[in-house]
Amino acid sequence: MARPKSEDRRNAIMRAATQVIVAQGLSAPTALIAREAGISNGSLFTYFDTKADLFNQLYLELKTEMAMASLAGLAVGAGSEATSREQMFLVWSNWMHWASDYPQKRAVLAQLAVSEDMTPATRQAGHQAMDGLAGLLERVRAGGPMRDAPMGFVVAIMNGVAEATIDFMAQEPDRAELHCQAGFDAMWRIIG
Amino acid sequence: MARPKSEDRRNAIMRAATQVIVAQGLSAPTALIAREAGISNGSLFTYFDTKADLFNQLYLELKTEMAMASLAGLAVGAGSEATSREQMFLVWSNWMHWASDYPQKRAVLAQLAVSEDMTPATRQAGHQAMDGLAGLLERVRAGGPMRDAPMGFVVAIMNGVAEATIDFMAQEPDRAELHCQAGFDAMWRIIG
Amino acid sequence: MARPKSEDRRNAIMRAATQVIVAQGLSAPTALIAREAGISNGSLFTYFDTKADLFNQLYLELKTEMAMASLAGLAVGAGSEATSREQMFLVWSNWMHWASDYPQKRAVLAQLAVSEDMTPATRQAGHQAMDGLAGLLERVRAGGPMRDAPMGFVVAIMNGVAEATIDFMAQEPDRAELHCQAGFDAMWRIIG
Amino acid sequence: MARPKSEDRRNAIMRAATQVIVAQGLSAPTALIAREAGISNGSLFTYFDTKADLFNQLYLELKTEMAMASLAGLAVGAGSEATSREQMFLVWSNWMHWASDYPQKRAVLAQLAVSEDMTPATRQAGHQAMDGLAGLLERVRAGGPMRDAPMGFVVAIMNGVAEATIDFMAQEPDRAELHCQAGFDAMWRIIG
DNA sequence: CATGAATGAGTGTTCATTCAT
DNA sequence: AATGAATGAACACTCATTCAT
Repeated sequence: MARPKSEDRRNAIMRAATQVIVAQGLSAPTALIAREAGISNGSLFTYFDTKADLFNQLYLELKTEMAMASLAGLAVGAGSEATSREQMFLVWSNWMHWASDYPQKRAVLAQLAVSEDMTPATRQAGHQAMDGLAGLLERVRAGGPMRDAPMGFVVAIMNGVAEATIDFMAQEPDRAELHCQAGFDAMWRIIG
Repeated sequence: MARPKSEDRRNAIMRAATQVIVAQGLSAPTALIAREAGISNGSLFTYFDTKADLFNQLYLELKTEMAMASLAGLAVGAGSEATSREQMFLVWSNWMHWASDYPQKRAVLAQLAVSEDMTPATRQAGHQAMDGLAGLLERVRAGGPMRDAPMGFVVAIMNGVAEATIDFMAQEPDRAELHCQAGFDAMWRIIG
Repeated sequence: MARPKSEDRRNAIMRAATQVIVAQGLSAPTALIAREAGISNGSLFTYFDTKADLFNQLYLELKTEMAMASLAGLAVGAGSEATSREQMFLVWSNWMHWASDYPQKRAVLAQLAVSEDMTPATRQAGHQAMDGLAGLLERVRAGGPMRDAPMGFVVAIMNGVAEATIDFMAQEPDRAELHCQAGFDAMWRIIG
Repeated sequence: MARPKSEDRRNAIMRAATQVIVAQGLSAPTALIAREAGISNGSLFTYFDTKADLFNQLYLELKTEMAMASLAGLAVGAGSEATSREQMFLVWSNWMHWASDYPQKRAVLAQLAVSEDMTPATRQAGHQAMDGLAGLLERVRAGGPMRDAPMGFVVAIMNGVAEATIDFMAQEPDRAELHCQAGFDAMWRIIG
C-alpha cells in the first residue's frame, strides 16, 4: 500500500497547529502550520480536507484529551466509597491541572470553541466527551440548590467558574492551588 | 487621522458593524460594514484609522453602554437605604435585561472580547467602565466567602455566571426571569 | 463620483487578454493579463467579476466586432439593387478580411467558442450579433438546394467552410484573394 | 519511460480518459482518469510520461479509429467497379455513422484537436491516418470545381461540412440519415 | 470631506509529477 | 511494476488601505 498515511505526521500537524494558533490566532496560514510540522503545504491536505476540517478535528482531539484527563481516576461503578463532593473535587482538580499543564492546548481549545467553523456535529461530539461526568453531576445537582434549573444551565455555570479559575491559576502560578480550591468551593456552593 | 464631520455617520458605522459582525463574524469585510452604514468604503477610514481601530472603539462603546445600563438606578452615595444584596440584584437584573434586550450587541461584545486585536488599552478602559460597581462589589466580597480571593478572580467568576445566565435566558425566553433569579442566587452564593 | 471606471482600462484588459490568450491559451493567469494591461492584478476584478466573466465579455465583444465588420455596407432595406449573391459575397468578403486583418482576434474567438465556460446566454447573444445576416441567408437558402435543411445546419456548414477558408488565406497570404473567392464559390454551390 | 506490462491497463486508461474528458473537459485531473481506469494515480505515469503525452496518444488513437472506420470497405486497388461518387459516399457514410455511434469519442477528438498541447508530430500523424482517402479525394478534386485549390483547402472544407453534419445528426437523431445525405450532397457539390 | 476605483500582498486549495515502500 | 503519499509551484480571488477626483 505504498507509503501509508503516517499517524506521526498527523500528530505533527496537530501539534504544529496548536503552536501556530497560539502565536497567530485562527487566521494563521495553513502553509505556516505545514512548515511548522515539517511537511509541504500540499501534504497538509492529504491529512485534512480543509482548514476547517483540521480545526474541527483539532478541537475534538483537545476536548477529548481534556475530558480524559479530567475523568482520570473517577470510579465508574456504584461501589465507590468516595462522596460526590470528593469525586467532584477529583474531576475539578484534574481539569484545572490539565489546563495549567497545557496552557497552549487550553488556549487553542478556547479559541476554537468560539470559532465560526466548528460544525454542530463537532460540538455535539465534544459534549459527549464529557459524558462520563454526566451521572455524577446529575446526582450532585439533584441534591443542591439548582435542582430546578436545567442541566445545561448548571454545566454552563460550572464552565464559567472553571474558566475563571484556570485564568487565575495561570496569572498567579504561586497561588495556583489556592485558586484551584477557591474555585471549587465557589462552584460547590452553587450546585452542591 | 479621523476628524469626523458627522457624529451620525460614526454611529451609523457602529450600528452597521454590529449587524454585520452578527451575521458574518469578525472577518466581515469593511466594505460590507460601510455599505450597511450607507457610506462609501473609503469613508469608513476617515472615521476609523483601521479595521482594528473600529473594533476597539466598538468594543468600548458596547461595553460602556452595557455598564451604564447595569448601573442605572444605583445610588452612588453611602446614604442609600438599600442593602448590598438589593443593590447587587438591581445591577444584576439591569445587566441581564440589557443583554436580553440587545442580543446582537451582547453577541458582538462577546466576539470582540476574545478577539486578537483588542489592545491592552482597550481592555483596560473596558474594565474601568465597570468602576461604578467596584465599591459595591468590594463591600460584598469583603463580607463573603471569597474575602481572601483577588478581586479580579471574583469579577471573572461573576462574569462567567453572568454569561451562562444570559445564554439561558436567551435559550428559554419564557423562563427568562426564573433563570435571571437563579443566576443571581448562584452568584450570591459564591460571593455574598 | 471619484475616479470613474475607465473605459480605456476595460479596453486595455480586453486587448491584453487577447494577446495573452494567443500566446498562452485560455489557461493564462489573470495576473499576466493584468500586467499586460498595465494594471494591478486586483484591478482586473473591478472590471470583471471572474475570469470566466472576462472571457464571456471578450467573446461577445469579438463576435460583435466580427459581425459588424461582416455586415458593413449591407443594405438593410428591400430597395437594394444588389442580387442576393452579390450581397452574400460582400458579407463573405468582409468576414474573411476581418479575420485576415485581425488573426489574433479570430484565433481567440475560436478558442473561446469551444470553451467550457461560455454561458448559454453568451452564446445566445453571440448568435444575435449575426441577426442582420439572417434575412439574407434565409432568402438564399429558400431558393437553393438546401431549402429543406434546417437553418442551423446551413449556418453550421457555412461556418465550416468559412473557417477553412480563413485558415488557408492565412496559410498562403499571397493567394488570399483567390482562396477567398474559392471559398465563396464553394459555399455558394452548397446553398445558393 | 513507459514499458507497459499490460496492454489492458493502457486501454483502460484511454477509455477512462475519454469518459472523464467528456464529463469534465481537458482540465480533468489525471487522478480522476486513473480512478476511473481502476488504477492508482501514480500508475498512470508508467504508461504515459505526462498528461500531454496521454492526450497526444489518445488523439492519435481516436483519429486512427475514426479513419479505419471511415475507410472500411473501400477498395484499395484500381480495379474497383464503383464510381468515385459511390466510393466517396461510402467513406462519408462510414464517417458520419462512426461519429454517431461513438459520440463521446468524437467529442473528445474535437476537444483534443484544438488543444494547445497537441504536438505538430501528433497532428502530422493524425493526417496520415487519412492517407487511404488521399488517392480517391485527389481523383475527385481533379475533376471538380476545386481542381485549382490546394488539397489541404479541400480537406479542410470537407472537414468543416462533416463537422456540421455530425452535429446535426446528433441534434436530430430521427432525421439523421436525411442530414447525412444532405451533408454529402453539399460536400459533393463543392468538390465533386 | 465623500467617493469608489486602484493597489498588491496574502491565502486556501489543486494537481501534475515524483518517489518511498 | 503498482501504489498512493509527498511535493511545491501555481492561481483565482479577497480585502484592508490608499489616493485621485
